[in-house]
Amino acid sequence: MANKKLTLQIDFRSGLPIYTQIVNQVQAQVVSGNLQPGDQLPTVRALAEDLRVNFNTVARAYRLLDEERIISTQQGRGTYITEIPPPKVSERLRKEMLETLAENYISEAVRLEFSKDEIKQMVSNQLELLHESKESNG
Amino acid sequence: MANKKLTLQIDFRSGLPIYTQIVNQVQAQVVSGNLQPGDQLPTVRALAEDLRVNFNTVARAYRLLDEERIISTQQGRGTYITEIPPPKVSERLRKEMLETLAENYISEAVRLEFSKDEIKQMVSNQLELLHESKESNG
DNA sequence: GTTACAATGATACAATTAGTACAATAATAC
DNA sequence: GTATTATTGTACTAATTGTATCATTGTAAC
Repeated sequence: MANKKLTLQIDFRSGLPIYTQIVNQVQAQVVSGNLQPGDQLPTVRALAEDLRVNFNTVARAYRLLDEERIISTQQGRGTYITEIPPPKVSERLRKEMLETLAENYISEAVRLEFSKDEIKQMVSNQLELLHESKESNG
Repeated sequence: MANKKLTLQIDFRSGLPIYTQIVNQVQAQVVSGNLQPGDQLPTVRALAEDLRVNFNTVARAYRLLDEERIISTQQGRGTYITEIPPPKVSERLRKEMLETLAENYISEAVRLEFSKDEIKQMVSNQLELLHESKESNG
């Protein structure tokens, strides 16, 4: 089931901003497993109407959750819980995963007869196109 | 055989628009040789029904592929892989494929919270492990 | 009271997908 | 050979979704 009701309880008198309450409760439901990867969240307008708030407030909450990689918002499509936020795998396993990913990338690229330089260059280029991603890991 | 099944895998929750996924996958199958010049693609309506999307979404993908001269859409007749893709076309296709491959590698690596440097470094490392690959190409 | 800031709301916009009508070609009937 | 019908892609528009920008409101500091 990729679409569920998502009942949130907003307390307008709690002092906490509405968007914070939305963020917190979505986070909580992801942690609890009530919301699972792939699940679609209500549209900003639908949830806004449901909560009797402006849809921009929901949009703000969604933007924050998106920045945390908890959800993926897609203009014109909808909003979804992201696939499995990186669990705490061992450092060794993480490295192995990256290794495998790189191998796959390279083998495909080599099959297309790209040179080593081109293969490296394209990764650099595409990395530059990212906004401000984590320069540090951990 | 000028007509084959063309199985595409659409992920409705990936950040990529459906039409982009169609474009990428058709490109990939042309590059891999799975789709060959003269092969007929499914009609926009047939593929749409197959993928459970609106046929205009498929039409949009076909239009983009047509603009790239990868396929030839002919009103009232059907859609075909272009005969003898001109060198320029296949060259750009190759480049786009590499781009897509790099994007995929990077997005996965970022999800694992690797830094830009680590992502680049791993590619360099793995490339060094290759024997002698083509340092030059056209 | 004024100012500064954060939270929320209003409005306009952009991206994606869907709906409807149409035009070109092919297949069929006569 | 021509008319009719079916099939195929095209064009235009609408609907749905998130985004961006600015205005309004409320609260706190001065």
